[in-house]
Amino acid sequence: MSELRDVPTLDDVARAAGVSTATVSRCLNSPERVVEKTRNRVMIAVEALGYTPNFGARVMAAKRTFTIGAIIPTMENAIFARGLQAFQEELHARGYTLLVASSAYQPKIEEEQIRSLVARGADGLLLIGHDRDPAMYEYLRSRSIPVLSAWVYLPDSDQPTVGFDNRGSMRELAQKVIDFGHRHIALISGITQGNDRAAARLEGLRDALRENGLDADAVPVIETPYEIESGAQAFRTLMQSDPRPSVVMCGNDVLAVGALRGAREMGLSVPEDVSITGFDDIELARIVTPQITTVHVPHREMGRIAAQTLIDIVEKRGNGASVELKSSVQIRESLRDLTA
Amino acid sequence: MSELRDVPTLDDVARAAGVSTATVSRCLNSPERVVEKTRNRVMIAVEALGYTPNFGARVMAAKRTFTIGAIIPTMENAIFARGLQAFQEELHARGYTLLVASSAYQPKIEEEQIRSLVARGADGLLLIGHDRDPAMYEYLRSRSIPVLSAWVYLPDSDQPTVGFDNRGSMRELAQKVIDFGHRHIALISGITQGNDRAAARLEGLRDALRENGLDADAVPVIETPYEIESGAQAFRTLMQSDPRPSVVMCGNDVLAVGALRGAREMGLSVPEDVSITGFDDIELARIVTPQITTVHVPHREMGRIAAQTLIDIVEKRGNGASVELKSSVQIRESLRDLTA
DNA sequence: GAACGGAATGTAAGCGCTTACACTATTCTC
DNA sequence: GAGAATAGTGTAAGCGCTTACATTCCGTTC
Repeated sequence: MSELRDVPTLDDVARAAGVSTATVSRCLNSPERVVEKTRNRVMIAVEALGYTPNFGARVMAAKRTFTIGAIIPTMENAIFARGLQAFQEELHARGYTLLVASSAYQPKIEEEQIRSLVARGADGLLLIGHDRDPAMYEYLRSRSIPVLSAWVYLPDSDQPTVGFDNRGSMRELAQKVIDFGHRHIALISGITQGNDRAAARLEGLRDALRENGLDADAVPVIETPYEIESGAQAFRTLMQSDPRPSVVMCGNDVLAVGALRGAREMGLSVPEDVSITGFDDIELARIVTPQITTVHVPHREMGRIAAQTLIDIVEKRGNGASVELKSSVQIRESLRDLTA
Repeated sequence: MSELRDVPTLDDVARAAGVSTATVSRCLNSPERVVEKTRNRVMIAVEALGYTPNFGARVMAAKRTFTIGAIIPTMENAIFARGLQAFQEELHARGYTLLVASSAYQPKIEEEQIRSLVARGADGLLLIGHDRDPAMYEYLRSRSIPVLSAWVYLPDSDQPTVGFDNRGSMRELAQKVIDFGHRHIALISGITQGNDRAAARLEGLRDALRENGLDADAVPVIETPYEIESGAQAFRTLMQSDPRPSVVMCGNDVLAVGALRGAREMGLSVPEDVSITGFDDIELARIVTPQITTVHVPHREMGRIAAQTLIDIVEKRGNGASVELKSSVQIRESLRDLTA
């Protein structure tokens, strides 16, 4: 067992190497500015002492952290996992570190987390969706911290976004559903309050209905948290509707899996008795039986591009233009073609 | 659009409130030491200026960050998600912030992440498993940073652990499998190199075999990354074994789901043609058809207790004793009882 | 009402680093 | 080979906060 030595500082290294602290600092941050002989001597001292720069001190002196913060609504399910993983990989490749926090879909907590990440000196922030208190954007602007909204694409926003057209994608999926002969459609939506993605998907469905001369207001909709169990429960309720829906569309795959479970519990088979659709195309969608018809979202690509775009802005290289990614409808077993 | 004001500092607040910086600092950190009238004045100034303490500066001055770092092998699947979520909730309740990093199951990256979290001033660290370079533990000890290893229970370790008996749990599950009449057992294991949980589970299977007079070395074992696709592939390979296994046990549920997919692709039905077992009891295990027989791990409890234990150590309140949680075998549809 | 003591607040010294600027050694120019 | 340009290194001033210690204030006590 070792004694408790003091944590070595830049000063210690400088003394050990017989140079000034400035030189040590330069060796670490811009090695090309130090002649090789000196640099070697310093590096040996760094090794020998097991020196690691104190992050707080470095931040204070340099005003840069090479840290990007991300706040996601939840870590519990896989919706954001893949995109975030890609985000972090790209960040890492570019020499940045990721700080993750989760907000449990609660704006208050999200604000807290934003402040905390800002206080920690995040050079930039990744947020999910774009619908939040303008005061928050104002706060970030006043501190000149770039923000990128992902999982949405809003070309008209003054903030950059990297994502896809939630509304259009859902419209497209609903069109397919209608093409397949379904007329009694029900929707299990996520909570739309404070969640622009959920709200846009709901609107997308309405768009499609209207375009096909169907009554958009007659559609039974239940809003419920993104959890399997609540999806199952909503499904049971919706199946009581009159007329009974021939398809239950869901705001995301987690809800769809819940609906699937609900169906099984009610002794209904999918898609023979009722069709189910999801959204996101997370791994889950292809794991369950039947496989779920859904909208594929290029999560990894979104994460990667979000990282690139954000870093470009942070380093004042990019123009911060929004990027639109293409989603695509994935027809799978859970949707029955009634016209066939 | 706002001009770019300077970010307010403690000094600004002090000036605005007509007090010294020390008083402002006290208002923020130990309000009871400031008389109410003064405190109110200060708080109003804080609000008015939208002041947020600079984290780096605070760390440097106070040597405490109220930050706990956690490094998990992966964020991509749900293995750690639930436990981590509970960990973070408990941390938050106790006034700590969580910093998460992921290592992609690579020791080198994990070391990098550890150093980065230490440099960021983490007051304590949560690591998964206990099998790592002793130099790393030495490094942390020299900086007196408490570490807690979770997902394992090692009463003899000099470091605290919070987890369960991976080996014993697998032994227990294997015993059930044997009790059900299975004699031709195969295993899809995670990569055991540098992963003590995976290694312990493998040993647990061997224990059970030996205890039942079966040849532990004859068991076909494939080690593969924790991914669905690699599970499916390993399954296909294992089913070529002679004699053909009546059950394929898997190192975790992700692999089991992969095996299930492999079976489906081969046109085999589970459990009629072959049984499959998993480990962890993540949500996935009950979502797929058939539901997977697995070992239930109390993830949320583990996360919560890990947080409590770690904070107790950080605050020098606890003795840092290891905590063992009970896992339990969950018999579900994917395991066939051959004796029935 | 002087002397005392405890509570409230102020003063100022760092915490470990980066970097502008100053300085010295080296190389180049003619 | 003198002078200028350049490269390499050192000096020291902060960055924004906490906290030990000093000071002031105010209510008690005798």
